[in-house]
Amino acid sequence: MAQRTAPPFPNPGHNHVACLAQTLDRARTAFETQGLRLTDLRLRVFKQIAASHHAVGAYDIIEQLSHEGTRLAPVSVYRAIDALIEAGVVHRLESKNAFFACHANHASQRQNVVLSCATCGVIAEVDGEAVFACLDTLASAQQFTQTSRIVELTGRCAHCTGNAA
Amino acid sequence: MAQRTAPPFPNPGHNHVACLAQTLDRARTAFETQGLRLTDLRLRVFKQIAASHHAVGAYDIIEQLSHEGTRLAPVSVYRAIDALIEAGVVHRLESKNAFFACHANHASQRQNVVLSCATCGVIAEVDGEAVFACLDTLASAQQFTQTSRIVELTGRCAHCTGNAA
DNA sequence: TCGAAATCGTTATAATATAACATATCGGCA
DNA sequence: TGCCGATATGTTATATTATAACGATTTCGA
Repeated sequence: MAQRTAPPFPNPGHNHVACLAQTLDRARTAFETQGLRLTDLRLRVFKQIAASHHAVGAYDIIEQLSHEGTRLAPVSVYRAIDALIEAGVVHRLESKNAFFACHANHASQRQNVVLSCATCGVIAEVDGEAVFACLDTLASAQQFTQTSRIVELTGRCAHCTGNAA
Repeated sequence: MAQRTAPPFPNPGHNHVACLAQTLDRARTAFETQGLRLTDLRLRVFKQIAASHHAVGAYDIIEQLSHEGTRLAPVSVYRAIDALIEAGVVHRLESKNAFFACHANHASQRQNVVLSCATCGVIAEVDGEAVFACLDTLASAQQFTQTSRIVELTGRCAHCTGNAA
């Protein structure tokens, strides 16, 4: 049967074990199809980032992984994060200098807007086709050639305002 | 006579002395109309930020101001920057952890998209009404209540690609 | 002119990120 | 198989960005 697409903001009671397993699978696939190496270190770092739907700091990851035995040097973690970002399975939350796992399907991936709930800390990505089309128009009007864009909203998610459907 | 609005990306040969004077005037007005105090420290910091159309780091400001005699503590500069941001005359460039002067007219101010040229370093702000309307639609579709937004494009400006009109 | 609020100074430290160079591992290929 | 170049990781040091805590000073209205 076809798998249902998870909502951008995960239901508070969602099955995160299954969700995480799928996220790991997508990451493995992403590395494989791009001919990149998902090494043990990168996998361990990714698991920490994907463990929640929050954005986590590099030093939080070091702290968490130290509970598994070895305390990594910051540079090791940053290098792993760089590789994960390169592969597209992790994104950087600029407004918080932190990192979050991409829970979107990389195959059908479009450009996403990042929504960050200040109350529960959950990060969601939603398709931003219309927004990015507007930005393209705006940039061409200035004859500006884009190389990267950041579109992040901070606020309160539906679950936190009690508006959950 | 009515003053001509400066283009988002200033012409390389523009009269920056006059441009800066206008920017300072707008800052003074912004502080005054909001009942805030544009103190000597804040003014000195603002002058450094507004000295170029680039985004400058807090420690660059400390360095520049140290040439005028006193070496300020980081916290002093950060507090001044906070006040300038609060007054709306300075914005933060999230993608570079740096700060730039707002060259838009605060009175008629709408929400702006930030364009950052990776080649010449110039920061421009352009009206982003359409973009922000899209974002409003996107956010309501998720029942997401926005409190702040970041929309930053990085790339190459027309002057740097040789496309200048 | 008194007093509360705002501003600024001083010191210390937290939090985030990278440079430089050595060692180890992987994977193709002679 | 064993070498080699490329990639990845370890190690040490340091750069960069930002804030905490507390006291002194200034401002401005009552």
